[in-house]
Parts: sequence; structure tokens; C-alpha cells
Amino acid sequence: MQNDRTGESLLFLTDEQLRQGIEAMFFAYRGFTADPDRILEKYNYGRAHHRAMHFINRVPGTNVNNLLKILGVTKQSLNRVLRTLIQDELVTLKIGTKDRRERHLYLTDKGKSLEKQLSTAQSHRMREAYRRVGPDAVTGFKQVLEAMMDPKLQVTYKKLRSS
Amino acid sequence: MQNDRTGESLLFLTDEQLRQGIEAMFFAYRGFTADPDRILEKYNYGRAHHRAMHFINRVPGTNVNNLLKILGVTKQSLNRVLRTLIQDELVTLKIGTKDRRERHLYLTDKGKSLEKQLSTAQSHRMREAYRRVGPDAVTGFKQVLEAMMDPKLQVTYKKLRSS
DNA sequence: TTGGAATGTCAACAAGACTGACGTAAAATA
DNA sequence: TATTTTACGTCAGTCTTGTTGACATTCCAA
Repeated sequence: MQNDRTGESLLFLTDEQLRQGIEAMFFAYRGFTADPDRILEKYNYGRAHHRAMHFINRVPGTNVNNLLKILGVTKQSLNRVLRTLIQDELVTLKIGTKDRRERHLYLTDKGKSLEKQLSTAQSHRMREAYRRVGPDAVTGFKQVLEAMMDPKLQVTYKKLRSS
Repeated sequence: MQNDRTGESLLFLTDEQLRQGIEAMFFAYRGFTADPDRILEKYNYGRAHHRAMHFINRVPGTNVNNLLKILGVTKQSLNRVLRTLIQDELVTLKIGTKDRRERHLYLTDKGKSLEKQLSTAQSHRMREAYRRVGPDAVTGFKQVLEAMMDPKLQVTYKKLRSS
């Protein structure tokens, strides 16, 4: 019987450890969204708007299909959000030159400004957390998160990293 | 000008690093909820039911107010969920003996069984992630998450740990 | 005995997700 | 050239989960 495969304790794999991880994810995600949520409320937007803006900013000129894959929602759901963002002049569409069926999405200056506000707020909390725990903990944090992703999303995540 | 406070690089605090952390949280949370969601769908329950069952299981006999604090929703919202769980005989109420206004919540055997199913599915993914990255990464993972929580939730989280 | 706390419940509403169906334009292909 | 597929938009309807506000009940404690 081998309880200790490589000489290291496997105590970190107990049910209690796993339950703690689950609860940590739950409570931390609340903190993670709290600051942007407060800003979004002032403008009558929601998390869905934030997510769309984040990734349009991250991948300027993305088409709708690609954004759908990243966000993991239906086109009807995304369309509702995009419609308001375009109406409010935070996002612009450009029809593709190569394939004119495609709509390429960009943030306007106004959109960039709000996105900056949101990401600053969200980053601030994460920066503080990072600073408190140090670089090694941050490395571990990202490794676990990456390992928890669905394989397809892991690919998406890595593509974003290297772009 | 001091870019290197304690001799360690502060490269882990760049905007790019923070953005990666934000996206990792977003994608990982999808994976985190994916497995339970699939099970819940079969029973026509949602994430709200899962969360309630998780913490009732975790703190058997909790009263409604305490559960509200943990979950961070309104009593009306929680009540809707509790009503269906009680109707379906997954949860039982016991009126407090000391303070008879209070309702103490417990999972029934049926409730425990479903909760077990859900937590097993969710733990399985986390266990795999933990196993792949090793104990040091797991420590870092939890440290960052804990540092990202709102102070009050951090207290709640710690209380659950030590109970 | 009265005030306030804990709880439940009704109603109305909104965000944000979903499915299904349909339409249009453009590209790809047979 | 004709047909099919792709990309996108939109209308309609539904569901879950959250919200506020109002009101009733029970009952502890001052």
C-alpha cells in the first residue's frame, strides 16, 4: 500500500481540503465581482456587459462567433448585451472586408474608458491579494485555476495569454 | 526608485499578470460549476439549491439568518429555494427549542444523498486539479482566494474551516 | 406590555440565461 | 449557376435567481 507516492504527503487531497477549496472559490468569486458590480450599477449595466467589454478590449476586432465561444452564452443572450453597448456607443461594429458576413467588434473611446474603470477596480483587489501572498502563491493560484478549466476553455485561456 | 522591495521581482504584479488572473478566475469558475450543474438539471434544481444544500450540510441546524449571511442573498430569494427543498423532502425544519422563532435547517437522508452526489462531482474536478499541480500550488491557490474575499466573508470562511 | 427581532409570504419586477423559429446576406461548394 | 452553409440578427416565450416593498405572525426581552 502506497499512501505517499513521491515522498510528499497527500494530506492536501483530503475531503476537508477539497471542501475548503470549494468554499474558497465561492467566497472569493463574490469578492472578485463585487467592485465592478458597484460601478456597473451606476451605469445600469450588468456583469454580462462587463464580460463582453473585457474580451472585446482584449481581442479588438473579434467577430461575434469568436466572442460567443469565449463567453459561453447563446447568440441571443450576447446580442441583447451588444445591442445596448452599441446603442450607448461603447462598442462599434465593422463589417469584415475579407468576409462581409462577419461583424468585427471594437470598443469606442467611451467604451475603453468604462472598461478601464472596471478593470482598474477589479485589478486593484487582485493586486492587493497578490501583493499580500507573494509570487509563489500567485503561481500556484494560476496553476490550480488552469487545471480546473474545461479543456476547451483551457485552450481559449492559453490563446489569450499568448496573443 | 525601488522596484524590488525585498529582493524579489515584482513582475508578478504587472497589468498582464493581473489580467491573466482575472481571466483565469472567469474560466475556472465555469469549470467549477459545470459538473454539479449537469446533475442539478436532471432534478430541475439550480445553483441556488446547490449552495443552500452545501451549507446546510456543512452547518447542520443553522438558522435561516445565518444561512442568509453565508449565501449573501435576500430572505425572499432564499425562501423560494428552501420552500422547494422542503416540499421535495430534501431539507427539514426544526423550530428552535431555546428561541422558538428560529428555524433550524437539516438535510434529510434524501437531501444528504443528493448533496453527496453534487459534492462528489465538484470535488472530483478539484481533486484532479490539486493532484496535477501539487500541494505547494494548492497552498498558493487558497492563499490568493482568501486574500481576495471581502473581510466579512473571510471571517465567515475561517469560521467554517475551524468548525 | 410593548418594542423589536426572526421569520414567512405575497406581489411585482429585472437581469440574464435558455430554446425555437425565422430572415437575410454572403460565402462556399456542388 | 444553383444550392447549401455560415454568420449574424431578431422575435417570442420561458426559466432561474436575484431584487424591493409591504405586511403578518410569533415571541424574546426590557
